[in-house]
Amino acid sequence: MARPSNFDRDNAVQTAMQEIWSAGFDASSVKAISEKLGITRSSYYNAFGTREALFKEALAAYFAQSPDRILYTDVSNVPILTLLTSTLRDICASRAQDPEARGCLAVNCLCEKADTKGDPIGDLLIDSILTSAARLEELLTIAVSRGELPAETDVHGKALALQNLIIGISAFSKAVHNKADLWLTARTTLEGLGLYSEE
Amino acid sequence: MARPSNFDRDNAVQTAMQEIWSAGFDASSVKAISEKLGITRSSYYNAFGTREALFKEALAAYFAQSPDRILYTDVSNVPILTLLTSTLRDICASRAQDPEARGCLAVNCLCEKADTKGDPIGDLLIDSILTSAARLEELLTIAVSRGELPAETDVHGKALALQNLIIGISAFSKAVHNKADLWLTARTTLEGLGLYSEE
DNA sequence: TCTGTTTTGTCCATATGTGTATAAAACGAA
DNA sequence: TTCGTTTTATACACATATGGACAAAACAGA
Repeated sequence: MARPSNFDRDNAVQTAMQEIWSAGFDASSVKAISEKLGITRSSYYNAFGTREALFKEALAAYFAQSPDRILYTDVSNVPILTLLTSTLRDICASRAQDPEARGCLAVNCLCEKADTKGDPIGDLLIDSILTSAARLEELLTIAVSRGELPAETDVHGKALALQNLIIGISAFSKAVHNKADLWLTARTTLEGLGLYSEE
Repeated sequence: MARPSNFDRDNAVQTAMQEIWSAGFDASSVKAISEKLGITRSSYYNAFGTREALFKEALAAYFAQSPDRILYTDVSNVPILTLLTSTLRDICASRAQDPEARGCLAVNCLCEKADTKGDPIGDLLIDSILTSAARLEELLTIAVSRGELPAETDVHGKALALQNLIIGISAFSKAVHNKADLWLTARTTLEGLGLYSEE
């Protein structure tokens, strides 16, 4: 029978995720995270393997609590534009009420990475963003098929603009902390794109 | 008579700026930059003082060659919307043709910083972004006074949306490398905001 | 040649950080 | 109690990085 672990692995991933979100990936060294978790480096290596492996888990944990996770749920009975609008509102609220103004873990780490090409973590982050853009395009395509948007809508362009809006808000929120301005930013852009819907 | 310096200080600031842009601020240690410049750490300290001081100079050097510097020039004889549109086009082109897809130094460093509050560098970056947003609002106000935009335009909201677009493009360009998609993103948003003008 | 000044070079004392190897500890089952 | 397995603890050999102190070098002027 193996010796039991002193710490809860799932809680540890959560704690690591919070630390990476706060301090950035480079500053979240094996030593730093081990200390944060109150474990030795041996335990870190035994539990997670590598920094990259832990990051992947932390990223998944981050997305699992992210305001935009609802975009990946079943949208059969939900008006798309209302969903997008409320999601943007939640994103703005979430960023505005973060005392540390951390922005978005994924965007932060993407900007933090030096040369993202060929780097496994950089590739993972890029893939996440492109996946998100593709999902937005799917949703807009559904909106068109339901008549929520005009048939001639350039769903690809609108999806890119929407994804860019989300990314921008996350970075902008590190400079603009007040919720009203963040929401005004999002709302103005949504209205301009014809994607705003309050109900 | 003092011993002359072995290296050109202005060139050194340029080189440091490029390195910080490529590798990020945290990775641009005194040791790393000194090696990049081919000087000893003593020389670094003698020439620049602190990492923070060098960063300030590097940031100024970065803005001096940034596509959006033209927004701070005299706009007496320039249609504002045309200026904004061509500036966004230049930003997209600039990001797309960077082989390293570095995005924007200022946005990268802002996202890289852990807790930006109370940190001199973080404050400087935040200030830069807020200054940029204020300048955009000025320009939009001029556009309204000239009749380029309707009198009832919410220049504050539009300026925030525009600033957010610029920030977003810089981060998005680390994932989307092709110029056409970047420009489509910008153009779609500009058109939506009523700020697009090709001539 | 000496002087004053600045720059470069080197050393010092610390601090952070890495992956690996290995022994000790902790557990349930036999 | 012994055994097998996993976890924790510790050591090893390196590596990166810092600011400061101080001596040597490089220069023009006197």
